[in-house]
Amino acid sequence: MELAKAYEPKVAEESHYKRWEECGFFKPELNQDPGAETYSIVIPPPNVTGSLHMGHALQHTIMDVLIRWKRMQGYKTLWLPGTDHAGISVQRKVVEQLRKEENKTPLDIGRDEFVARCWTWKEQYGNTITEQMRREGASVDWSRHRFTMDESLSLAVRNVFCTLYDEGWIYRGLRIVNWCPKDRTVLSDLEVKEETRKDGKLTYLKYPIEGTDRTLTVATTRPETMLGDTAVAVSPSDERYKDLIGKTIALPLTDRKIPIVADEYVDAEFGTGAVKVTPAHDPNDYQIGERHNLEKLLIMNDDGTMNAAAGAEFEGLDRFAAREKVVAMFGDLGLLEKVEDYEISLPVCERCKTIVEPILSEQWFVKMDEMRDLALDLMRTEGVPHFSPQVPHEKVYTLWLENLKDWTISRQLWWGHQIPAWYDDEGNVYVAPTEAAAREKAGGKELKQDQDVLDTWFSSGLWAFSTFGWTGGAGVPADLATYLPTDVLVTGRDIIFLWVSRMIMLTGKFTGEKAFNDVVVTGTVLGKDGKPMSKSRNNGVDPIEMFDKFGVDATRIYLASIATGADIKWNDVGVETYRNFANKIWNATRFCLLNSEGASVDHSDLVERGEMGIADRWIISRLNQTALDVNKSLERYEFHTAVSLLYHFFWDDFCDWYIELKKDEINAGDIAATRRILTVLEIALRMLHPFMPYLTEELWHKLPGTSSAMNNSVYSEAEASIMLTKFPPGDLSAIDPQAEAEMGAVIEVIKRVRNIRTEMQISPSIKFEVHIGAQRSFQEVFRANEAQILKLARAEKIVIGDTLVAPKASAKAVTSEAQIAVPLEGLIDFDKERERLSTQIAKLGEERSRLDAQLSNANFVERAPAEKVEGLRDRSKELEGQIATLQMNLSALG
RNA sequence: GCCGUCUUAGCUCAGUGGUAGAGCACACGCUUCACACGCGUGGGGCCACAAGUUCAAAUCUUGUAGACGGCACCA
Repeated sequence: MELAKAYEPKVAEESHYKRWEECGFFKPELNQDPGAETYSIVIPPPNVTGSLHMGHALQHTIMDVLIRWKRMQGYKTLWLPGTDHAGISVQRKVVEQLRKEENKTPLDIGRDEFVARCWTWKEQYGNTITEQMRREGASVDWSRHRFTMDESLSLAVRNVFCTLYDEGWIYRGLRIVNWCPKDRTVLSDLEVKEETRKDGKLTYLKYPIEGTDRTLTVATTRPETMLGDTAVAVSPSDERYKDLIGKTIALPLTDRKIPIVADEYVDAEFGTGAVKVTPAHDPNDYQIGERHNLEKLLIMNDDGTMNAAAGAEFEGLDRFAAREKVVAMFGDLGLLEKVEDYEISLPVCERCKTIVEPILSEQWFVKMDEMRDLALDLMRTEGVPHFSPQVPHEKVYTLWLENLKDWTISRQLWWGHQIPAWYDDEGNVYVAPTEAAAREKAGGKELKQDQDVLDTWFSSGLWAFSTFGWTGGAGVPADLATYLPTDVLVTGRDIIFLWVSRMIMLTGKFTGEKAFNDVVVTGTVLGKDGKPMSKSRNNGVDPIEMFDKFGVDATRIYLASIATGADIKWNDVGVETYRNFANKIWNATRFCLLNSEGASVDHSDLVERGEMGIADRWIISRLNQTALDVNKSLERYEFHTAVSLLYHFFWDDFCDWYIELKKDEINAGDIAATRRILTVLEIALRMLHPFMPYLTEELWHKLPGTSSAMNNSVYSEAEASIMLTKFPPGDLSAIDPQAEAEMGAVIEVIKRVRNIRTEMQISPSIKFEVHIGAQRSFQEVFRANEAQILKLARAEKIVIGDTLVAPKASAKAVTSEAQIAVPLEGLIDFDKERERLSTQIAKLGEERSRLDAQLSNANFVERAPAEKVEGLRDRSKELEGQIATLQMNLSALG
């Protein structure tokens, strides 16, 4: 069989995924072994509005590597896919669509119609990312795909809500919350980000004190909120203001009289020492208001404009326009003391960057106490979840839990899980999973359901168990019993609090199980400018473009190669490296197949190693060592180490040496040699498969003898595929230190001779003799590999003996096991050779003096481990010998 | 403000208490019959800085500087 000259990724990518999926290879049920252990992962559900970005590509690659590796090891593996309903994002898209296409608002069409439009939108656009995941090669079980608003997941949400309410962990209350005036909904603390603004202003307002001609100056960054002031507070210990406590302010621009109160919260040292108090628009002011029984005057509408309570002159004005107007009017009244530039950090909506308004509002909250303790106990007693990398995530996670505040879970949206709470005319609340149940509780009264929906993260928090069929009813669903706890969660840093922690808590609370044992936290893939990829920076790299340019496999293995847990800058050249690697594998296979007639893969061929040549024993040793190390790396989630091992085994050991050493035999049609190289290649492809699924599947089917024998009893009934072969576990008994040492000696000789050729500027077309002096045991090794040395060193004759016998006009070199001479009568440049030897001597001498300095240190010899000292002594002695030889060679040149 | 991470070859990054690594880039040479997405050879680093622990520190400790991230924020 002949392969194309270069690997063309598209061909392989288009043909295999469909078959894998259709044959049910991704389903755990494929594994018929009743004793098989399970291995499960739930995907962090991407947003239905989303499309694949580099973070997904990285995380999906890691999950797929793990799943494919475990599947090949014979585990019953499940990788469960799904998407979340992304409340605000979808709502915003549909609102926008409605406005553009019909010039209507959600209110125009009503809630039911609006929700129906959302579903339509989801059906139409919501599978972008699932299609992209197929391109990635993600081996997820599509038959178990879940959406957070599926019937059964929604039921789970309602039941969880009701249980938490009944147990007192959910409550409804009037609090200062984060309000996004653009989305017109409340946000949780985690959805608010701080943004530093250098152009902030601190405005000093003079408030007239009743019954005097004095004023009291307060400073504020939000002057418009003065319209909602209901007090001014000063520190009780502040001598300056002691006499003012209890007096009254005539609040400008309003007709209100507000008291001056004393409160410990106020820092006399800061600002003017007097604080305007707006209890309905600031969390700290709210606390002061509570302590002093102040009125909580709400002066804004939910869209950030001022309401009637702000006064007729301000009603309807946007908060920022109102701000300017307040400042101007204070100026006109002569009550504006000054305006200072002030660097300020502002809370902004994570999604739309609108400045968040703290506002008094009645919302639903989850008290986290019980669940927080549950999560902390799990970490303290079992160390679960085990974060990888452990530092710093474990600490940050624990610290966050310890300071956890109540979670605002209601959202003023229509798209999502409507809160299962109903109200009667008197405003009594009835919480139940269904309206019928609520009505029963209410004694049959007419009820109206709460208009808000739940935070999307509330339903994602149930993901680890709601996806396995848990709804809150009696009994344990089979999937839940089988796959929970999941083995590992792979995710980014940004949602450890938002999602990971909540899933741990809710899973523990409702199932009594761990959600997962391990958490692999990936680093952030940064743009080429070293900053996080973002639309506004326009530094994003589209994974799909990379797939098109370099192939899916190259992109995947590159991503795996940078999966250290640290942030990393995206680098096209890195992907190119693995594109080249894919081509290298393709061509190595191509070579093996060129002469494969009559030979086929045969694993029994590697068992009896007694009669094999050094090169064979060496590559089998290297192969098994690599397998052992790759398995170990993957167990530790050290994906980059696994990639590096595979890369160097394949390119250096297999291609550069093994193929070259065996080339003549194979080209000569030696069936045994071909069978052996095919078998080694097949095993190497298996190890690569989790990283490069398409390429390896494509090539594996081209190897003779693979399709009929998958060599994995667990999947023996299934159609042939490399993804169902057995992942090489690595065989300790095949590790052959002697073969590695002997092969190493041969390789060293070849390298030294090649070095001589290059440095002496001898054309590759000129063949020369190579003389080798060595100990008896190594003489045999060199004789056994004479043909290989002849070929790879481009020599015409090899002379091997106890000592080196060579004419004066020779270039010389030494290795640990051999002395080498290359007679170059008429070709040698004596000056160059002297320089070459001198350089070599100096180099070795430097190392030796370093060693000797260490060895002459009595402290070192006494305290360092004996084998360390012995090792250095041996090396020093060896260097001494090599230097002496080179020195001799140098003086022989005259 | 508090907590944390990072600083290694021109670039992007591994690494680790005991002789500094990779890929790319660079230099020189190759129509060597799998591969120029290639082959061969080579040059290149006081491992941010300072002090300490140690027989031994790029690796551990502390501090300094720079980059970044998280958390909390006083009007």
